[in-house]
Amino acid sequence: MKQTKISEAVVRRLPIYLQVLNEMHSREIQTVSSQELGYKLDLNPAQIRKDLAYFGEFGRKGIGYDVQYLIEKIRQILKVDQTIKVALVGAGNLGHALCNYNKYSKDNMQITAVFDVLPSKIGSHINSLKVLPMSELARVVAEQNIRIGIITVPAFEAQNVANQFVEAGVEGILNFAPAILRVPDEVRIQNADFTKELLSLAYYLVREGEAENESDLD
Amino acid sequence: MKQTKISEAVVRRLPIYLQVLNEMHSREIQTVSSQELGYKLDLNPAQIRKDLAYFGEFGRKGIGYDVQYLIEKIRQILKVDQTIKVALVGAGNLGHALCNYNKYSKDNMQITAVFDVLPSKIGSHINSLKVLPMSELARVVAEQNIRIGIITVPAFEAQNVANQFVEAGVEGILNFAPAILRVPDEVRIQNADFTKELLSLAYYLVREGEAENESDLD
DNA sequence: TAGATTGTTAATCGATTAACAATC
DNA sequence: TAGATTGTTAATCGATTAACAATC
Repeated sequence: MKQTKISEAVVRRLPIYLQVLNEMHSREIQTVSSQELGYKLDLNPAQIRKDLAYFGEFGRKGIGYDVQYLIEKIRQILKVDQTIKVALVGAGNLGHALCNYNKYSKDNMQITAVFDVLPSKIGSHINSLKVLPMSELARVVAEQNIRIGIITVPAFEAQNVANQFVEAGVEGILNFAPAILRVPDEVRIQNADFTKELLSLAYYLVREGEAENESDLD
Repeated sequence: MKQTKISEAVVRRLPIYLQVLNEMHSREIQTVSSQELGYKLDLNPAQIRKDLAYFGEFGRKGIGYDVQYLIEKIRQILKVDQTIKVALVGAGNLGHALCNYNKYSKDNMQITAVFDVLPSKIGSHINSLKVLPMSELARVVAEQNIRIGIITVPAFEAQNVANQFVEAGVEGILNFAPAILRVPDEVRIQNADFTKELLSLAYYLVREGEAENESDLD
């Protein structure tokens, strides 16, 4: 039974909580308060408590949160308590990089199949995975129970690849191509296009020749 | 003279507008209404008009927006009407991938220097750029007027690299490492950690063995 | 018991959307 | 002129923060 709809903002904070908690766990810290977490993350402690409270009562009044227990709970909420299999299309540099980050394994996310549209790439290897042709996508996704697709092809191919992922039945797509993808509502799209990140970063630069001092007005 | 403080949400939408407008421009579309843009981007037309109105009056009543003119204006706002130089630390797979995307050049963002902490990497080449040791960072950033730093090193090195970027005087950092970086307020940090993207994507998966049908309640 | 800290309600703040006069 | 669409104000919606009773 789902509680009141959880907002995206909340969901996007959960992995950050997890990151800090993991780091604390590795330093053998047993217990943490929302205040300490808030300080580390630059977030309001009330927000952290509220976020967690959407999913249950994980803390103890007067004490705080048990680090290990909270990790476990957040992993359950994010569904990374089970292994989740991922397929990647686009065996270029970026695809390579992501495959090497199979340190996700710590988070139970595993890239277990790699595809490419280019004949020249097919049959080559990334780590121990053979690059397969797109014609194999549907079969492999079904057989391996792959639930998430990653797109690292050029923008003009991205929609086509997305269509094939949807057709194959993935539930979510992580898209690195600088393209706006159309998929059915039941498939979740997450965009991770760093060209846009760079552009929005540029906004905060100080225009050359402009006073850098913004504190001259109070 | 800055208008009322522009919210981050607005700034993050500007690159998306730019992307769609560029695509329209390449198809030789002259004019676009907020309604059409809204449809393409799945955004409320009023929001688009409001976003743009923060920066000036770019449209014409009864007509819409001139595509080319609006592109020009958004590029000015984002400050990519000038060339912005970028340095990258971490000549691994991901660093490689980003360098190859020097198709940013279209957006006037250029990676003009690459560094690494590992002696084994130093002296090798990425495209035409030689990988330099960190000891050169401050000098090169100053000499080339580099304003943005990209971090693609492992998490445990990231803070150290960030410190050196700050020291060298960059104004913004794009961080790909799964680490929370502390920098002075005047330096802008943008996180682009796809491990977190993947985790939040997992949240939207349907738990195995759970009914997928969410429409049984109205 | 006194001190700390949660979970939660109420207050505030900010962002999105609707509505419409202005005008091309 | 009639139709379209902006820029902007007002209304709504949602997210963040403050405050505090409950309780460890």
